[in-house]
Amino acid sequence: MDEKKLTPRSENYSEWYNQLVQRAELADYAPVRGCMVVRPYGWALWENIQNALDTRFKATGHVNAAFPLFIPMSFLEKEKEHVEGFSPELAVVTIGGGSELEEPLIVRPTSETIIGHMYSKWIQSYRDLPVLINQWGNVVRWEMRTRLFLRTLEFYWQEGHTAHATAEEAEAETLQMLNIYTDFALNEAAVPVIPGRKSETEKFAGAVRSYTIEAMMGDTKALQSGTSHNLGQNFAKAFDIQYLDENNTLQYCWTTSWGLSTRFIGAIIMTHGDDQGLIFPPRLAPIQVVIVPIFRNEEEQQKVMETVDRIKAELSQFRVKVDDRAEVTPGFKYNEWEMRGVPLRMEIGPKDVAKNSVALARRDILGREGKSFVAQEGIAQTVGEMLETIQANLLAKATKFRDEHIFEPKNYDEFKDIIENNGWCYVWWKPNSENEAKIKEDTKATLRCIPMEQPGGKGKCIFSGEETTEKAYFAKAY
RNA sequence: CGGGGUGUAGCGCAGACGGCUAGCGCGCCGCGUUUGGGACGCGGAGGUCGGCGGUUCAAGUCCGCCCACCCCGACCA
Repeated sequence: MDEKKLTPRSENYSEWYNQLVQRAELADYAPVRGCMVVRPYGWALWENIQNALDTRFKATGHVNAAFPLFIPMSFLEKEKEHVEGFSPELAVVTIGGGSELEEPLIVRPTSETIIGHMYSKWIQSYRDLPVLINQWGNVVRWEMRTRLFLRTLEFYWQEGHTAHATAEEAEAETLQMLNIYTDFALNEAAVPVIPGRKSETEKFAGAVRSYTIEAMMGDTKALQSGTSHNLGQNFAKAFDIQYLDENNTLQYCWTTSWGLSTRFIGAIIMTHGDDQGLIFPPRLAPIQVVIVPIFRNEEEQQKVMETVDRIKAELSQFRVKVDDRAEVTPGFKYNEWEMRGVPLRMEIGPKDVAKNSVALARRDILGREGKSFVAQEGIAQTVGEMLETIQANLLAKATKFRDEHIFEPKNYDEFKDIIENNGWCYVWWKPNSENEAKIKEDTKATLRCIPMEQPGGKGKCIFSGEETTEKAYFAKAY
């Protein structure tokens, strides 16, 4: 990677993405095909994501725990759809400690089964319910084609698993978590997402209903960015998760599961990034403000650094980095930190020392337009306001971009045309798995979701022409 | 797993017709000059040419086998 400039997005979007992830030092390829190393800068972003989510989970009564990585093979086989969905992509351990295992172990692709097994032991009475547990961990799915963050053999995520006394409660929990994901995406990541329900073909293996937040990437492809499943009594029956109700009658629990993974980092990259590099939303950015000191000689250096230190101390509420490297020029630093997505850059040089000012450059607006010279006095407030402005602007920009690429075709020909030319279709849809398959075959587009927000009324299905009451989004997806 | 491609310094590449000490750019290290949008000079370090085998006086270079990775298809948070 010797060229200074990234491959422009318009030239080759996936090349842009691959270069950026590596150059920004978010992640690197591991020696095993399809595996990645999350580097400190990428992990710092993930930690901020974890924080934002974990706070929301705790606020809604969830607790964290840790379940094992290995799951007996037989567990998976207890739920028919589940095993069918996951068996093609399992990593299986057959040897341990040098000898063949009596029963193969799978490396968890998700933990419904082993958690279900434990819940059946822990839950006896309605008084034990609900159980609201989340775990932060890693899982393995042996995917064919991999991309850093978007699809790797091993990835990091959180998976919540809850058990409830009634179907209504389970559904309420499923929707509550969908709302939490939506809130997180909008208000922390500035990623406008469309919450909705998955179709029968797209739902989680073993779920009764799956919900999703769908985001539009910079190339207009859709990315499923978080999911919440109502598992009904499927896993409760498979794993005997039963409780005695108030009337001393044995009942099966109603369970849910919900997850959001390091894939979301991909969503952030591809929602906000531009040809210059990453743009991180201020609330999640590992570094919110980078300070670049500028000086020509030791005397200037001393004065400038005094100011830099003082300003840095005043900004203690923010994540601030002072780039005091002597071996590269300020111009180099500007480019580098822009590439790495730092939302706000502060330049402090001799002129600023003299005028009690600093220069601020917004990452979301490049060039002179995004640059301003502000007083050192009240800098914390100025910076705080600017970060909020940037946060809001990123969401507004991404929302505008998304809305400009959603269309409402009047017929199937128009539909195909829109998909062909990179857009999403918002259409009346009569649920039908065969028709969904045909559309996928024709256009490569899939039903992304049936949005929670519906216009009401009736219309004719874009494919079958039948009368229907719901609209859906179709798009090509990652 | 089917089709296509690539393996030469940390990264990107050249060398391919067998022939001397395997080059170039970027990066890296040292010294000096620089520093408000990707600095420059001088000096350096760094390679079992993906692996194994064969042909030959001689193999990055020719032949065979193997391995890895990338791209395109069938699966997916």
